Amino acid sequence: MFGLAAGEAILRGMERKTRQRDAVCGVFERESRPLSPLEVLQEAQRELPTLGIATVYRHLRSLVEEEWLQLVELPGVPPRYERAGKHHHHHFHCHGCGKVYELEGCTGGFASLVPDGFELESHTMVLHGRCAGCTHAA
Amino acid sequence: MFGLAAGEAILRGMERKTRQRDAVCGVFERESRPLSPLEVLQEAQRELPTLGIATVYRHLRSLVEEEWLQLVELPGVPPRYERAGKHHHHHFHCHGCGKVYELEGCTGGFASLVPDGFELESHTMVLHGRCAGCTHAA
DNA sequence: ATCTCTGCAAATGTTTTGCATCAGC
DNA sequence: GCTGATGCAAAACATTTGCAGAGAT
Repeated sequence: MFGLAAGEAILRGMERKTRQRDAVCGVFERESRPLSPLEVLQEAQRELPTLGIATVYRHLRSLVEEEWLQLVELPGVPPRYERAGKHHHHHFHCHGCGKVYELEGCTGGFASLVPDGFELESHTMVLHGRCAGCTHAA
Repeated sequence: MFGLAAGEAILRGMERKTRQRDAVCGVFERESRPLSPLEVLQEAQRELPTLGIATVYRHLRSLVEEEWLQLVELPGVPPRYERAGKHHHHHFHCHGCGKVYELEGCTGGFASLVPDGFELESHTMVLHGRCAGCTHAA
């Protein structure tokens, strides 16, 4: 058994410090909201206009592997990414502007909904509506 | 203003009774679980092997417009479809077999998580884990 | 006979990958 | 200078659409 332990990353990669990597990380350091790959590209291109979308995807994947970012999957929209290491929380998806916001807290009590024989491991909760900006604009 | 009222479908279509439409509807009448387009195709092809995926997509969309089906969007996986007209409920996603199950009931109490100025319109809740079949198999 | 529906293939949108070149170390 | 990272373009994957022909009414 010469292989890697279970869960150990095969492809680590992207460990070199480059302007592209700095640009991607910088976006997340300036913005607390979970961001889509396109949002990251557009924001990072303000600093580095030649940045390509493939590089953004590669860094997002790599930063998730390094546990510097966390993948945020939401129903029916492209995935978002946020800084890892936050407390348990959920998200609000505004269908006016499409932005996703972090919410604090959790109502809990989900175990009672699970049928016999099913094993509950985690849960996802997304609140949908209009954010403050879009409520006022409408 | 000769147009259609808000919400009225522009493209109704698919109102003709065909073997393809019967095959798609039949799958949902036999299966209570929310199904992905591919699950619908594979099940319907047992009855009608020449059925194409494009036709499945067209009927799924049309049946949602007719409010015979309801779209079920889940984080990070292709959308599912279930019979419309059910009571408010949520879903369980098994990461063993990938199947989605309907859950009864709702814990409620989400409004307290929403920041000031945000307008809450709906919520999505998905429980993740292993279904009875996958728990026993593992 | 008409007009819609179907299946195929091509188009679309998103994400991934191959590869020659560029740049960090 | 070596090796990994980048940008482009092509590939992959899921979904939608154009179109000619089949089928429902």
